[in-house]
Amino acid sequence: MSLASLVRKLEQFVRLSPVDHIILNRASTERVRHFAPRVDIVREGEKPKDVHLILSGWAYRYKQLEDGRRQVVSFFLPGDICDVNVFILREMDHSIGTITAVSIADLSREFFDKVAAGHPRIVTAFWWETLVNAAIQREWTMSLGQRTALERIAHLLCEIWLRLRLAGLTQGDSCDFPLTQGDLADATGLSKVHVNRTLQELRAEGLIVLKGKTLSVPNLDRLMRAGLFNPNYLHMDHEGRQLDAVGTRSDVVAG
Amino acid sequence: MSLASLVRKLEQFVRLSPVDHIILNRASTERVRHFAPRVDIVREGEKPKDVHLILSGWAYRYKQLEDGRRQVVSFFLPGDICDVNVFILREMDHSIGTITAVSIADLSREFFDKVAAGHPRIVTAFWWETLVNAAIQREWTMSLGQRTALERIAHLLCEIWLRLRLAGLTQGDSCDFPLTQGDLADATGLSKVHVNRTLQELRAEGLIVLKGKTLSVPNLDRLMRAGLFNPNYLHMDHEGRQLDAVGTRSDVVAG
DNA sequence: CGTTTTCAATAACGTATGTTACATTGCACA
DNA sequence: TGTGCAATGTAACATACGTTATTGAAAACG
Repeated sequence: MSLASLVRKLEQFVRLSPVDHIILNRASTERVRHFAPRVDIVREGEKPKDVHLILSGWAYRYKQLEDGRRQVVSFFLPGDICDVNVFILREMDHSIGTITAVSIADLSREFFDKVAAGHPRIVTAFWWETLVNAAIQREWTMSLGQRTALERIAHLLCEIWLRLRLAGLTQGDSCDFPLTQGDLADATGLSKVHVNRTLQELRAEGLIVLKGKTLSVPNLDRLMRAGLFNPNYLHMDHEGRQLDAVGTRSDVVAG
Repeated sequence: MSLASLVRKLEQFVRLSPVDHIILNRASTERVRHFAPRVDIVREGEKPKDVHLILSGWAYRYKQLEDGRRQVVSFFLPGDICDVNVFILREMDHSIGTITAVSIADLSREFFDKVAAGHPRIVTAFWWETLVNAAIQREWTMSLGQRTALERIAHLLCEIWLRLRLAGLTQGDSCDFPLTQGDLADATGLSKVHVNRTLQELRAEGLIVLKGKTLSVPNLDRLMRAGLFNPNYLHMDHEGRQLDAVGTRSDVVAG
């Protein structure tokens, strides 16, 4: 319902001017659409005319093979932008679907042209968003290729946790967690049964508390170690700006 | 040794002006460096000051876990650009190493600023490169998460084949192929032994001929079907511009 | 031009994870 | 406030792929 998460996230990285705030605010209230849970926002093969900003709710990007095998290739959390500059490509090579109810703002090509022309900090911030998303995709490649089931799930939970925290969406050591075990399976390349087994294991070791749609992480450092998680790929600091606004640097690296 | 592959690739997508050619030509001859096979160009944790353009040779991007597990997350072929706009991030979250001997041109921040200011076609072309690389990374996520060993390897070979062809680096139905089975293992998340088994299988079915450092693909369509390969993610066409310059569209999709 | 190292090939055996099936819980909605 | 359907949990069994080990064939090298 708001762009607070986007602004909070971007401001970890660049300081936006009052005018920048106004620009973002206007763009994110002009054309807003609402979606129910578990529906598609965009489908493979379509040619979207706008970039989408997630104002609230969770969504994912997924691909599917002809025989139905399905892979979630990324998650969108509030404040995330779907593909800056899809304007250039002819058509979508994947689909985007909602997990929860979702509100999105459509950002037009004209908006980006205007930003490019006169708002360099926003440009930099959007570049940061784009590059971090690319880094996340590489890290998923690493996870799927090399990490064990337990490491994969622990790693994914750490990633989601830190991204939520950056967006200001954690409360103490817990957060909303609307993903089903089936979603986790599609994202980690594991079967639902094995995801279940592995979550039990994480629970048994006291690394997570996952019940209903709430996740608690009593000791982030331990979960990170279990997932061989190195937060460097999230690039949460920049040119001296540390993570102090959301927690100390050691808080991120060591728990 | 030349930027022919880059220009050929970009021109599939946008028509560059004579001045654009001059700009690219100057940038790619000013600061050239040469590397031996199997050495690192950039290491995780470093802060490179330039973007690298591969003029000749093959390289890869890889990540490594503390215990040595290693994942190749992408390949660089001649004409590829490593991370447009690394300027923004604080430090590398992965390493880049050579496979063969490699020549690279270092592209400075000033070069990109100049391009951004006065050469919109090059900007568009670089955006295309960036977006296609992101799409490739997503497709790798799909492969590692959902495809079987045989599908994974077949898919990877199709991808490399098409990328080489776009860069003008295939001869008839064969091409240079300097990857070892160990490289393929690191890229596909399989063991070397299983890569070997799987290559035998592909050979036995007549899908590939792989000997020495040369790969032949007698029937691309059959290999694509074996890898459940859909070329849409490479976005090789744009606004009416088809692949006719390198082969017919049906040649890519179905033959 | 022999020597060393890397790469490819093959076999025997082990295991992490998948599959199928069904029971249980929980939540949406009538 | 049941009632139905989705989500979670559990067990028994199957398998694709990993591991270790060894051999032969190319390259690299001094």
